[in-house]
Formats: sequence, C-alpha cells, structure tokens
Amino acid sequence: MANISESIEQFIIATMGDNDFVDISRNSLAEYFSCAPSQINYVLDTRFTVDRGFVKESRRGGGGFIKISRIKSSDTNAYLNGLVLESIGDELSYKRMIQILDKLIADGLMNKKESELVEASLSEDSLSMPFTIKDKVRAKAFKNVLLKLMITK
Amino acid sequence: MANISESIEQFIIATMGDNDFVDISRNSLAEYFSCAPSQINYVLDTRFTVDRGFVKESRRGGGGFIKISRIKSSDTNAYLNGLVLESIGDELSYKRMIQILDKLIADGLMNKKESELVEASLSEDSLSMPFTIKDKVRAKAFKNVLLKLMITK
DNA sequence: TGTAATTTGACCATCTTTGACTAATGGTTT
DNA sequence: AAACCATTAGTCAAAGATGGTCAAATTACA
Repeated sequence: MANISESIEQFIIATMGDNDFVDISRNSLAEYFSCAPSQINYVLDTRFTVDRGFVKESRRGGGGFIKISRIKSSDTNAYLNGLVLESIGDELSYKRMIQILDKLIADGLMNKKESELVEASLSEDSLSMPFTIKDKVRAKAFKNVLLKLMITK
Repeated sequence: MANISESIEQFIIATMGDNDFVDISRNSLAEYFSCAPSQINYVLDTRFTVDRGFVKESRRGGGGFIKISRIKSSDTNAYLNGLVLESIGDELSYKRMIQILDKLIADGLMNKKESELVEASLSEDSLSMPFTIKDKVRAKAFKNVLLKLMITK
C-alpha cells in the first residue's frame, strides 16, 4: 500500500464498515491524509464507482458533505441483464471487465477463484489474437459468462 | 556470477526466500544494481518464466510494483503442468476442453460452477472470430486458466 | 569468428499527486 | 430581498512516478 490513494480507499471502506453508506468531508479527509482535496475526488472517481457498487451524492457550501452508498442489487438477474444489455456494448476492455468482476464479487455473485478463472480466460494474454478484435471477442464472451451466472446461481 | 543479470536473479530469489511471492520495485532494483531499469525486465523475462515456475503481475504509476509468485511444486501442479505442456498443444477444440474440464472436476480441482464459467468464456459462441484461430486462442487462454489454478490457493 | 546472451537507452503507457480555477450553498449584512 | 462572504465540493490539466517495449550496441562463449 505504497500510495496514498489506496490508503484513503481503505480508510473509507473501513469507516463504512457494515453500513450501507458513509458521510465524509472532503477537506477534513484531505487534511487527515495531508493531500490535495482533489485527490479525494480522484479516489472517489477511480475506486468508488458504480461498477464497483457505489453511488455518491454531495453538497457544497457550509455543512457540505460527500455521501457514499453501497448499491444493493436485490434483483440479481435484472442487474445482470442490465450489465449485459447496457453497460457492456460491442466491446469490453480488460480493465473494464476487471471492474465488473470486482463488483460481482462484492455482490456475492462470484467468489475470488471464479473471478480469477474468468479473468485468466479473457486476459489480454489469453486473447492474443493477431487482430484488434480482442475487445469485441471479450465483450461477447463475457456476456456469456454473465448469462451463465443467471442460470447457475 | 560474471554478469549482472545473474546477480539480479540471485538477489530476487534470495529476497523471496521461503515466501511464495515477492514484491519488487523496478527502479529501485535497477538503481541498486546500477543498471538500466529495462534490464530488470530482461531478467524477469528470461529467468522468472512460467517454465521455471514463476508468474508475474505488475502495476505502473505511483506505488507501482512487480509481484513475482512462485508456482508451488506439488503433485497437483505437476499434473496441471503436464496438461499445459503436453496434452494441450497449440490448439484446443471446444470438445477437448470440455473433456479436460470434466476431468478437473472429477479430480476435485474445480467445481461445476467454476467449470461452467470457463466454458462460457471459451465456448464456440464466445470465441466468435473469423476462421480457424479459435482453437489457437482457446489453447492459449485455457493454459492461462490452468496456470491460475496452480497459484490460486 | 559467428551466434547467442546481455546491456543500454530512447520512447511509450499507465497511475498518482498537485494546484489553479470554478461552482454551489448557507449564513450575514445592508 | 439583495449583496456579500465564508465554506465546501468539482473539474481539469500538468507534473511526477512507475513499469513496458523494442532495437541497437556490446560482450561472452562455443
């Protein structure tokens, strides 16, 4: 954990604990970690994303705040279907796939090992094909993984 | 130990000791040995290979790292390795992959769900690419799955 | 002496950190 | 109210910090 961003991420997650949400103050957090306030935004933008299962709300001015909430995926299949139909288009980068896999784990739809097997199957190295259709193939393949998840349970 | 590469190799191995992985910083190591950073990559590429029982992961940017893991030698891994090196060549048909997956389940190395996820990832439909590179891609991808099985857990 | 292995360096890709400038909100003062 | 001010948060681009790739130059060795 050599960089501040990761520490901040861990701190926020720890603070949230088992709760559904947590309120933070951007400036206080920045001061606590001796970093630029905008770094808090960076952490929020790169780590507390929808793909990873979080939504954010905030307000500026006196008494301002940033509220981070966990997305509850109550209707699993509707959620997976949303991923298949909307979030994933015709192409899917490796990086984005990892984000989605992380979220599937967070939602309890997969465990680490399962995720790693899919990751190994569809990594950049695995899909070492002569053309630049990697992302297209990955998109199609990963949709099949999600589809399988819907019926496997 | 006439050349630097060998020293670097020994240093990394010594640092790893009995652990099953080690984190290194490319730049620090290069500085320590007064060599070009890319020489670290050279050492990694020529000595810490899969054939020699290592797998690598890395991240760039602040707090970046290179993680080298040791594939533990066990009967299981010897068996998986056999599959990688012998049974699977440059091409792997869907049918044959299913056979191997079934065997992995029978041997207790995977469960049904895990198998199905891999199957979904590398099915004929998923690998919808022009012409006959399907089996080549599947071979490479599936080898990565087996590799992952070796270091997972 | 010719081939393979090693060493270097220029250039690239990715992730993080910082800071200047902007926008919104609530309270205070006219 | 309207104007003003203090207090927050947001955006974005530049700089910094790593690791990756590739090929030319050099060295080792059979």
